[in-house]
Amino acid sequence: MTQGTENTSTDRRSDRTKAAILRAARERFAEHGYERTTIRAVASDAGIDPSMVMRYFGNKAQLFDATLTIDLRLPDLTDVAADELPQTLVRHFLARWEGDPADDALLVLMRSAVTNEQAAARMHEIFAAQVAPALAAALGPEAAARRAGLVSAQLLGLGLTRYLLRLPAVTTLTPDEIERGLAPAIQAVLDPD
Amino acid sequence: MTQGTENTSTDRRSDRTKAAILRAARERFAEHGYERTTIRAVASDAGIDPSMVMRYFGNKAQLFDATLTIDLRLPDLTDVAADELPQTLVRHFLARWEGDPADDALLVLMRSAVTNEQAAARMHEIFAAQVAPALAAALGPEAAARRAGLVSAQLLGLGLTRYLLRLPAVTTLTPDEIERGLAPAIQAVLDPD
DNA sequence: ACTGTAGGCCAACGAGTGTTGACTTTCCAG
DNA sequence: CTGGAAAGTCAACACTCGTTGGCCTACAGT
Repeated sequence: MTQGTENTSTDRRSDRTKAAILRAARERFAEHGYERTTIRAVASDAGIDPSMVMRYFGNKAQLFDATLTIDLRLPDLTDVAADELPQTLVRHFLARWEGDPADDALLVLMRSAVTNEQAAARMHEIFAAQVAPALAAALGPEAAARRAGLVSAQLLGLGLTRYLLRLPAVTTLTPDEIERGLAPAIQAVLDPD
Repeated sequence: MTQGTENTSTDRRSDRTKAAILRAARERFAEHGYERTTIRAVASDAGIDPSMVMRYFGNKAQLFDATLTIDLRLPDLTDVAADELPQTLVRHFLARWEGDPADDALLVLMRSAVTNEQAAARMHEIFAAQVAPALAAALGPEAAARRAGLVSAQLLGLGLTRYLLRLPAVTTLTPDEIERGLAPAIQAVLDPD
């Protein structure tokens, strides 16, 4: 399959179409979820034949898997003051989503994870590898373990209602209003009662 | 089609299989969402032929629609003290979900609404017809309009992470811990800052 | 100029889907 | 006892899907 010579800048041709397939797949999976996304549609978007998708990614599940490489880009929370932590979190996710929700990988994942085991498992991984440690840096490990779940529930709840379900009561709020409304709530979850 | 005589207690036979189909459909839609639920599987669960499903419900979309009749059974919040409101809400939804999440209609709807426009629209209706008025009774109309969205985001976030995504950080919490953790957060959203 | 190989296309397969119409069985009213 | 409607079965249609294998084309190395 891969020839012995490992060049950093050759294999030009295939790399470009491979990237085109990935880009198209991300968009489709984001908009319609796993089941309603067809290999034929992805190939058509990328301007190539469906069989090329199989050649480069094996099958649909592996293509989906290749799509799910997600970096939340959470800032280092070690030096963030306790009372600024909630607002930092809300602002971070809002900034991430307000840009172009349609192809944000985290929303892609949420959309598919509610019906697809593979996607749900990936969600668990991302949570354990990124969210939990980031909070542990700010709160200490044992407090983080107890609070991280509900914090995630609140942030994902915002993503769900505003960007996936698009509930009018949430979409009509401005980012500022959301930040002012949700930050105290997250503060309440973080505070020891 | 419907004969002139309108009996309240006859037409026995068909009513029972119609109910069996609905029950089976709810379970399937709840567990796998709209796309992955097949008419054949529903019919098999109900112990009848797939064509009967078509006879009684027309097509798959209409069967799905018939499944989505949801009553949140929210209590009357008019006489609930302001500081007991959050705990009342959290307790209500936890009680509803802890029983048998697998066939709770609201979770069915959430699971499908992230990829299905029809389901998302129904979610909007339910929200406008049930959640918003219930909160208006407790907070007054203009405060409710501003807060209802974020309250819904928090409650649906709980449902999403605990029952659909099953994030370990959330599923390992006891109902009591969730109530103690989340009620203050919802209080914070409701309070005018 | 020749050839091997990687990149790409085309046509088809097998399985599963929603849906339909004709046929059979059940059962109650006359 | 006997029609006839209601309830249910059966087999098939038309379609889409993921996936496969054979074929064509461009092009770099010799």
